[in-house]
Amino acid sequence: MTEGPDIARIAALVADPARSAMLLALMDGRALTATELALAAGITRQTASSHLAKLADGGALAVEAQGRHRYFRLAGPHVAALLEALMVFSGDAAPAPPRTGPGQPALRKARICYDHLAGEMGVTLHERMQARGLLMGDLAGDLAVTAPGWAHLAEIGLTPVALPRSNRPLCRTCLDWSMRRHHLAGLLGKAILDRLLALAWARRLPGSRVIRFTPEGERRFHAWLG
Amino acid sequence: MTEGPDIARIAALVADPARSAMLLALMDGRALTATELALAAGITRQTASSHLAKLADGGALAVEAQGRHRYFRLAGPHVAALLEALMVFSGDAAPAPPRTGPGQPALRKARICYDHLAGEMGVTLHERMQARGLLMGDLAGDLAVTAPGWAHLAEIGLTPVALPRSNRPLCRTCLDWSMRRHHLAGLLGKAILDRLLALAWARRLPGSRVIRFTPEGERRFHAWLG
DNA sequence: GTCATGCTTCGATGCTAGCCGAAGCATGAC
DNA sequence: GTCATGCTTCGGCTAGCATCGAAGCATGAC
Repeated sequence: MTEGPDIARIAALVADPARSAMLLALMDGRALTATELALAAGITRQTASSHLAKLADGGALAVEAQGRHRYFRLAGPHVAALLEALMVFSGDAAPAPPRTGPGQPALRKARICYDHLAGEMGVTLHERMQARGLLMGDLAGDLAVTAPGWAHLAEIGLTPVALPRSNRPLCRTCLDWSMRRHHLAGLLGKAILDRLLALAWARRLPGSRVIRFTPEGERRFHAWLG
Repeated sequence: MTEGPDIARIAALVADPARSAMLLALMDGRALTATELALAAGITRQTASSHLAKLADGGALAVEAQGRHRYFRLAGPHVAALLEALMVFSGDAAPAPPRTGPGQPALRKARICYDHLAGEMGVTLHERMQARGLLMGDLAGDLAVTAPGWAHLAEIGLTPVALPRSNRPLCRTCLDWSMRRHHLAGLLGKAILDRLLALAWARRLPGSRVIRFTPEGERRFHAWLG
C-alpha cells in the first residue's frame, strides 16, 4: 500500500453536503458570515460552526474576524479550481448567489465607510490598484504603495508629503459590507476619497452615507484606474 | 438552502482513503484489475469490490471485462483533472506506480497476442494511429480506418482488397496485459503483424510469444508511424 | 452596569459507511 | 466432469461523524 498525497482528506472536506453548499456560496470570491453560511447550507449555527472550523483547519477557507462577525472566504484560487473540477464532473451550473448587503442600489454602488470609499467603487479602486501593481500587499492586510503607485497617485494630486503624519496605518484593507470584498482603507483610503471630492468627481449626499459620482467623475475615475 | 450541483456526491467518491489510493494508482492511464487495486489500497478483495462498484456507478471509473478479469481505468480526463486539483491542494507528488505485467523485458516490448501485436510496440502502433487520425474510434472499442489511414497502410503493402472477407471485426482494441493500455486487434491487427513479419521488420522467437524486432525493422516501424 | 447578538463548545443521539469472513457465481485450465 | 482463480454478494460488527439542544464566551449597543 503506497502512501500517496492525502487526497482523501481534502476530498472529505467537500464531501459533506452542508460544507459543499457553503463552499459553493463562496465561489464568487465574497466573504460571508458564519450565520449566512449556515442559512445557505440549511443547517443550524452550531453545526455550521463545526463545519467551518473543519474547512478552515483543512486550509479551504480563510477567516477574518471583524467586530463580532467572522467572515469566511475561499482560501485561494486553488480551492475555486478544485470546486470547478468537481462541477465539471457533475455537469451542473452554480447556484444563484444569496442576496446580501444594503438594498438601496446607491449604497451598494458607493458610500462612505468611516472616512474612505466603500461599495462597488471602493472595491474597484482597491482591486484595480492591486492588479496594476500600485500596491504591494501581504496576507495580513497590510499594504504599501509602490513607486509606480506614487506616480499614479500624483495624477490626481496626491503626493507623499501631502499626507499627514500619524500613527494610523497608511494603507489598510477593509472588508466591504455589500460587496464582501476588500476595499481600500487607512490614511490613503481617506486621502483618495478627499481628492475625489475635491476634484468634484463625486459628492456626499447630505444626511446619508451615499456618495454620488457625477457621470464625468465616474468616467475619469475608471480612466484613471485604467 | 439553494440546491447546487451535487459536488458532495462526487467528492465523497474520492473522500475514502481506499478509493483515493485506487484512483491514484490509475492516474497513469493504465487499466488495473480489481485484485491489483485491492492490493494498492491495502484492503481485502471484497472491500475493494464494493469500492470499485461505487466508483464505477459514480462515473469515475470505466470497467472492461476480459475473461475472468475486470479491468478498471479512469473514466476520462475530467477524472484525472479532478485528482490533479486535489493534488495541487495537498501539494504532494504522485506515488510510484505498482509493478505489473510480464517480468521478461522482451515480452513487455513485443509479443503476439492471439494473432496480433501486443506489448509496447502494439500499444504504440494503436496510439500513434489514433493520434494521427488514421483510425476513427467510438467509445465501445469499435474502430474504422479513415481514408488517410488506408493511404498510410498502403505504404507497408496493405490494401482493403488484401484483407480476407470475414465476420470478424476488422478493427478492434484489446487491453494489453503488460502495458494496461489498448493495442490494435481484429483483422487489421492480424494483417499488420503479418506484414511486419513478411517485411522482416520482426520475427517470432520459436517456442515463445516474444516477437523480436530487428534494429532496422524497429527504426522503420517508428518512421512509418511518424 | 444590563441586554442583545454572533459565534463556539459540550454532550448525547442516531445514521451511515467501511470493513472483513464466509459463501456464491462466474470463467478458464485440465 | 474437477479444480483453481477472479470477483461479487451477504451478514454483522464497529467506528466515525453529522446533527441539534443547551450552555458558555465574546463583542457591541445602551
